[in-house]
Amino acid sequence: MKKSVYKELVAASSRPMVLSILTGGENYGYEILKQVKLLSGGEVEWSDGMLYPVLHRLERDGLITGRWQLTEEGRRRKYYRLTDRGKGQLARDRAGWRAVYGALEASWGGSHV
Amino acid sequence: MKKSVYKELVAASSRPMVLSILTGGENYGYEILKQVKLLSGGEVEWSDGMLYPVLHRLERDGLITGRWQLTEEGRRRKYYRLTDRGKGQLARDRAGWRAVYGALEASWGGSHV
DNA sequence: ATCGTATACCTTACATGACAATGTACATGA
DNA sequence: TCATGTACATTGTCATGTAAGGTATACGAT
Repeated sequence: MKKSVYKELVAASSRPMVLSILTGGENYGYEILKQVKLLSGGEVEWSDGMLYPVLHRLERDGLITGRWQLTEEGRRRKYYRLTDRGKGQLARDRAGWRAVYGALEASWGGSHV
Repeated sequence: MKKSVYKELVAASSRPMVLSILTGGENYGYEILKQVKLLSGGEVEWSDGMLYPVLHRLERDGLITGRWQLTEEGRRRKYYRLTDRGKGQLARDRAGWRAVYGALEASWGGSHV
């Protein structure tokens, strides 16, 4: 994990990030880790010890559902997909992020300093 | 506190928001609460029970310094100002926020959906 | 054959931090 | 006198990342 991204920021972004990645279709944990790194241009790297509990929570809360799948090579993967509840939560999370990021930008000088 | 802003988002934004507000000059807790509400167009409201511990932590970590002041009406206020350490932390926090928000925007469709 | 690396999942002990509730105290106006 | 606003503070509870560790398979290199 890059030091620039402190843990509170990880906590705030994990749910919308995972839900948002899953709008692109079914996906599994290890691949989601790589997606996050890719989407951030390498600036954000999550640990797997943080992601798996997130996925379990999201599934427990009915925002995603998972199914086990065996690859041809014999690896087991748990594929997750977004539920309708998850879509609703993502919309609310985005609204929250926009509100807070907007306030932050306003506070640090308005014109994208 | 508006429900749209979940607590992880508050935790992630409190430090940069306070530090950033203090770049505008000395300020005190109760007024900072109002500034946050103002900067967010009323969408973000912090509880005072959350802000005061934040201010204490920032002072403990040397990012801000406080001094007590009595107003003419007899009220006591604790005015805080940013330290050089605080300015450095603010710059790092902004970098982290940009990285994460950029990744989020990329994940939810690229073109500011 | 064995070793390192990548893939792929999972759990636990620990520290941190928001939240809700509660408290103190003074000023002002109804 | 009573409610509201100002202004600061603390406590118990719960959620969550981190660091560290664990299990297991596949594959290429030595």
